[in-house]
Amino acid sequence: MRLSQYFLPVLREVPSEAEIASHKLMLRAGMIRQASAGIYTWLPLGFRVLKKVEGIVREEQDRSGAIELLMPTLQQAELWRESGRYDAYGPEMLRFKDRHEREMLYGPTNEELITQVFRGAAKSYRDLPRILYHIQWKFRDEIRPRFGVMRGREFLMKDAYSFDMSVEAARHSYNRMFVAYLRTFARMGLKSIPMVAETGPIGGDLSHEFIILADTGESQVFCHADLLDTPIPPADVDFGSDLTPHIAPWTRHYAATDDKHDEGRFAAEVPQNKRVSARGVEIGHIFFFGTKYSEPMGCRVQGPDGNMVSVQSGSYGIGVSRLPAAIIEASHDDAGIVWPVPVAPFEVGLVNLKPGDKAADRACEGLYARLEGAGVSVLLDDTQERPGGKFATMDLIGLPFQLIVGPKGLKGGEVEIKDRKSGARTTASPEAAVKRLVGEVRAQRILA
RNA sequence: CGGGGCAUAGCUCAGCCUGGUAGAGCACCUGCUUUGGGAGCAGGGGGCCGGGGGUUCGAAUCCCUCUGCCCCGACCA
Repeated sequence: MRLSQYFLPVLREVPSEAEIASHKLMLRAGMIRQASAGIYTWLPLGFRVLKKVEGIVREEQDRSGAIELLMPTLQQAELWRESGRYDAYGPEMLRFKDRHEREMLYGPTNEELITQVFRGAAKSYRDLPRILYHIQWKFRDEIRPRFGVMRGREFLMKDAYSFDMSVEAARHSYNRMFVAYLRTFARMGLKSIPMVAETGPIGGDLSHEFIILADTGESQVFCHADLLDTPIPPADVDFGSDLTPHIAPWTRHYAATDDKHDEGRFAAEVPQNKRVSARGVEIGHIFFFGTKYSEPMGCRVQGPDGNMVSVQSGSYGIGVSRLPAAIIEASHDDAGIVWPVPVAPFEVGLVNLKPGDKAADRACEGLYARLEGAGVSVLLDDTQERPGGKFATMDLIGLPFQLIVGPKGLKGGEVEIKDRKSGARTTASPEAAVKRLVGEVRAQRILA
């Protein structure tokens, strides 16, 4: 992509509406614009990141054996009356009527809808187990949206729903999502920690919130420091096998959010020098709820013994549109964003310091073609802005690598590579630079 | 929903108290100069001062009202 033909409205100053780093940076880097309170337009640069994040979520869901479908954003009230949630859900559910005066709602979640779909299609124990998921926009009319897309009213969410014959089988489905989540977040460069969460009326230990540590997190969290360096399950993990060996290392140490925190246990189970007390952002939540919806909504299948049984279910959410902000919270500096390669909107920022200069133009066109040819995504700054401004913009939008080309360097047959994260700058011949960048980008695309 | 605040150019803000007909910096356009970490000079474009009503000879400014947005709290993927 050529910057001269792109749509990247960067801001030099911080809009007064923004409070936290990720919100400020997303506005400044031309990733988002607010449409109304808690509702955002994703500008081209932000949209590319959102797509990357969504892609990783999808890959790991698929890898775990979950099956993608797509449910609508609009639902009818009637369905929610079946589960009893239409009246139970508060004013954060957006309700309205269509032209026929039918009561409708913009879905805040999809348990009812998926249960309706599943009960109409699954009749036998042979149709189980299944995990179905979709990635769709949701709306929750939060009293007070804030922090940009971190806590918007409209948000993109991956939600999966599992269907099993027994609680034991459901536990395995739960574990599949547990492992998928660990991999998903690690691939984005995030250190997520599963923390014990409220299980509601079901009880047991089948609910975890996946938290990343960030100073601007909305809740206080407590955990064992070793969890931060626990190994991620490998890409070739067999999801059909017993997954507890992959999960045990993550559940053996203390980890809880403030509402579940037990100071006494924390002190007893975690050595003083291993106690982590920090702010955290919730990026995922997995939850087993048994027959909460299948029972009232009549989602039953016939077992091998001929008896009808209500299916055992769980739901598993990931706040997709919140993740770009969460990643920025975890990865930025004073100059701007520092994208991990797997979610970077472009992998290389190619800076032509002097467009119009024949040598610089020719060199940039060649480098651009060769990098793109090697499958590396490039944003070529071919604008007339001055060098200082170009550097500042590149640092702000946070592309992992900058390839800087100017007449001076070219006289000596050199271009410069800057690593955005370390700030390290090295020179190389154009040929060597391409080779190194292609190698680095490919190596860093896979973080887990 | 309670409490507080804000609304003037694309962004950050001044002007309002004490009414007199629109400002600055950055951004943008033109020219010259400049060109390796947000340059300089000169010229220029852009705002029914959030909407409506009122007071007044006259309202960005005073009064009433509506709307939107932000912050603190309770709530929250």
